[in-house]
Amino acid sequence: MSLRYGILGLLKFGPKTGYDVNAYFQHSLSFFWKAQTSQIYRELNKLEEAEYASSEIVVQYDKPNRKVYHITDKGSEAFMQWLNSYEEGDELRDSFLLKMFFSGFRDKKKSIAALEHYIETAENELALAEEESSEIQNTIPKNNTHRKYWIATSQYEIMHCKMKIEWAENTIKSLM
Amino acid sequence: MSLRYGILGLLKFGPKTGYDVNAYFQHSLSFFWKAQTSQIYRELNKLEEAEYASSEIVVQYDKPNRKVYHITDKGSEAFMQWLNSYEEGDELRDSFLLKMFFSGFRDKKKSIAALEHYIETAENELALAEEESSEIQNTIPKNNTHRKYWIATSQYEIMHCKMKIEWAENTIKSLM
DNA sequence: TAAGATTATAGTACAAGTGGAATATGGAGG
DNA sequence: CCTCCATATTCCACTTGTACTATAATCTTA
Repeated sequence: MSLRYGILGLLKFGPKTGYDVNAYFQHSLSFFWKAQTSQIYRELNKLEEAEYASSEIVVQYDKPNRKVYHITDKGSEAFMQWLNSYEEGDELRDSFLLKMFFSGFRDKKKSIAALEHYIETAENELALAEEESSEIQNTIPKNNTHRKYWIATSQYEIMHCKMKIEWAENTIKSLM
Repeated sequence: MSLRYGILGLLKFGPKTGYDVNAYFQHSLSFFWKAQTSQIYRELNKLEEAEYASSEIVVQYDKPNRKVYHITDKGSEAFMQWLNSYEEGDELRDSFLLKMFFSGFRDKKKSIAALEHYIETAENELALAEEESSEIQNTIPKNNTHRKYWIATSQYEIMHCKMKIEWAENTIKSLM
């Protein structure tokens, strides 16, 4: 259910097309929220129906027309309410850990190989997260209200990746 | 999509009713995979249709009859295939981080309060995870094939909780 | 230089997965 | 007497995933 609020939040930064919103979900938000393109366009329609957003068509001649969405007051209010709400940590799905839980059913070698692959993936993710973090630090001015929070979320990614790597290394050791 | 394999994995430990499977999802698996009761019964039906599991009714007089599911060879094969597959980390949804990302839109005090609440939740989770971990270590015999993996998954929980707490504390500091 | 990839833009259709809540029942426990 | 436990299931609405469709311009590569 947070997808709708994720979109509203992006619209609070300024008007955007579905294409733009999608790009954010593929990049900045992808670490903690994944969404399909189709889902975004659908959700935008719903937001408009619910009067949480309004849209206007901007005609372009060299490219397809843009349908630009703006957040409404009603949408803004709903967003702020969500932002200040406390949800209990649902949305917990980690198929890798599920596999670990069941790994007693397979060969130890395969489990180790899986952990090694996991480490590799986490290292790549870590590199990305570090890049992102320094990009934020270098490009967002210090007086930007959002800066600290963006640094914090990317810091989370970094710490999480490191923790995963450390955990997987320990786990491999424990298996040998 | 892993729900089906989570259930199959549980059935590999031995025949179970929907009630039993549900209990596992509420307890042992809840940290990395949440599922509703309704979903589990539905999925069991599908597993039976797909011939990944078979069921028999065990009549009871004092309690409702039990519908006991067994994994079939076909199911076992499908499970092993899943277990040895590499999926890229989908299933990523963390509404708390989403809120952090947008917290520049709210009062700093509220963000800090949210972080403090997050720490509390993580501390409770941590206590549970530690309890679970020592329970595994104390009750599962050393020669049990699954032991190491169960310790590893609960270790993950512990590390993750600690990391979250550390992160949230740092973040609070960075906001002050 | 022609064919192919990518970008910017907006969807649609259908299948599958999920969440939340309700229903039914009889025994045991407080 | 009321609630909890064990047990199974159903309904409905909502969310998500997968894949496909369109178009015109520009960039890439053989």
